[in-house]
Amino acid sequence: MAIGRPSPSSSQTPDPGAARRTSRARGIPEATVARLPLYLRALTALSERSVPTVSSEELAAAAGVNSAKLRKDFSYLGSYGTRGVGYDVEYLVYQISRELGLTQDWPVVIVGIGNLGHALANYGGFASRGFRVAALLDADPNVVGSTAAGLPVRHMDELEDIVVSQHVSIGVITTPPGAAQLVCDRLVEAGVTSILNFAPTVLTVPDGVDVRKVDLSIELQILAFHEQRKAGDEPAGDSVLDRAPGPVRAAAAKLRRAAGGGKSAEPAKNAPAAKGPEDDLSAVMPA
Amino acid sequence: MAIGRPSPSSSQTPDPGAARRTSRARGIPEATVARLPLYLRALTALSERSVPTVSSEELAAAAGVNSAKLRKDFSYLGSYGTRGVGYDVEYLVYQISRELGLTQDWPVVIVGIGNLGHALANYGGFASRGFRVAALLDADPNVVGSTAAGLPVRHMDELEDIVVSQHVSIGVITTPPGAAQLVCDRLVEAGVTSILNFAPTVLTVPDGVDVRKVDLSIELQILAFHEQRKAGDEPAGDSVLDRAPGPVRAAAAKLRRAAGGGKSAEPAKNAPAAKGPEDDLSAVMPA
DNA sequence: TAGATTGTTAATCGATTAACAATC
DNA sequence: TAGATTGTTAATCGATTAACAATC
Repeated sequence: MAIGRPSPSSSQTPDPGAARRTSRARGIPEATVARLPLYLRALTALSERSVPTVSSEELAAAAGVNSAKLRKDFSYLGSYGTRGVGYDVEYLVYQISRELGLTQDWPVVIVGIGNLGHALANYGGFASRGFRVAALLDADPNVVGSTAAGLPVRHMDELEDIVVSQHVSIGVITTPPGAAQLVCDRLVEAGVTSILNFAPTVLTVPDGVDVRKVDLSIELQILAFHEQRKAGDEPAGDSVLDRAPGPVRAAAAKLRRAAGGGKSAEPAKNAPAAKGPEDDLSAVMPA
Repeated sequence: MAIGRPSPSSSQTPDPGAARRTSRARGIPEATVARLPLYLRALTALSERSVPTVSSEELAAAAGVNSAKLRKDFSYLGSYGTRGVGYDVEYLVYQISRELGLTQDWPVVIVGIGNLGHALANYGGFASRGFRVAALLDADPNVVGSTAAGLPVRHMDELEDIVVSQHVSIGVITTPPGAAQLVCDRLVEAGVTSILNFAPTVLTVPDGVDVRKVDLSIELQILAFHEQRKAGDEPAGDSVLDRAPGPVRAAAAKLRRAAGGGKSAEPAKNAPAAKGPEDDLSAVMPA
């Protein structure tokens, strides 16, 4: 069946369900799907203030997108607006909720109850919007038996039973990176078909399983990239010198030559790398 | 100075720094920038195993992308590979680190030391890779003075002093949604130009400030969307009936008519919505 | 030299945007 | 009817991908 690709932020085998680009089945583009929760949040806020209708312009501002994009997005759902008037808030809340599958109940397991698992278990937006924490799981006997967010932490051994008996199809992984793939395999084997991964690892899953990942470290690195550009806002330095300190570059070039070796048809992977200059490199690297 | 747009996952005013599409300054596309941390992580693992060189095919597999994409990505950085051989691991680690700005130190403040703030403060990947927690801040007097990850939690009042004196340019917001915009404003006013937002709110920032957001609830909703499609995998139902229960649709249509009103040139926003049918709608909605 | 693998080209695909006709 | 605002079109832009010439 293969849903469209698991989204830009998802990681998987080198490109699995690459078959259907748009997330098909009434053909809503992935980019649109990713924005629907944003619209829904803005609409919910309007609903709570009992605002009856809203224009694309107003709603777009509230959601932080431009109105053309919003109207295009909504056009994939159907014609739910009224020309000259706008959109009925309650009706749209319902339509988007239904489209996202939030009119049904989604039991979720959280595996790995460390700091982050705790935080997620307590997260309010979890319980609302159709998601229900079916169980908290951990491998550490010291953690098992304690409670988090009013729920008992249960042992990993119960994973399969819980997934099957409670019909869990969504799993959240908040384990250390080393345990993530194993936990993932067990979840998938037991029947989970959607995984939200907080561990900084690439997960490999079979076709038909969606993985999305949340990665603090990656987000920070992307910010650092832009931040760096802001600081030195020269015309856009492209001299050789500003690309790497001279000595480092020289050492690296040497390294490459050494690695390249020569005659061997064997990929240089097996050529013993000239160790030494690397210390220079790692000296400028963060631990 | 307007960096390229803050990325798909960033939220801001309806489209601020829309000027430069690719993240300019040697023109690395946003999509490529977002993948560099992935490559870096895979390369670091290889480096720790003392693997000297790696082919695009191998590295792509480790990073969870396809090799064509990886080679294209690397081509924006320069020609760092060797035909017939592959890439020198150490050299590439250095080049990507430098490109991402990780060869310098980035002091970061975390505002809002609840469960999530705690989790982040303790996050290992934080301290490594050039990021350093400069301070933990909270508004709650009961939290201020406690320690998290070995650091004292300081009061919000100190925000400006800390940002200025420690040259903090990156702020992480883990406050409740209601406080996020205010905290954001203070951070920006004090000189922060990059924000990582964990609060489920759209933040408005001036031009030149980047915002990225991490939103558990949105990720889950995207998974639910795909999950829903998997369950009922009919040819792709598009009868009117499967789009909404009859009564709901009827009630909604009525609502829309009522809202549309008629003569008034005023947007129907001000027309008193016919309350009543909405209860039907909210009944099927998650709280 | 023969084999391997990069770096680049060009085709394709998906997403964004402005503009405006349709229509409430 | 006049004004407002949607839904859609078409142009543009950015990202992905396969293929292959360059070259180690």
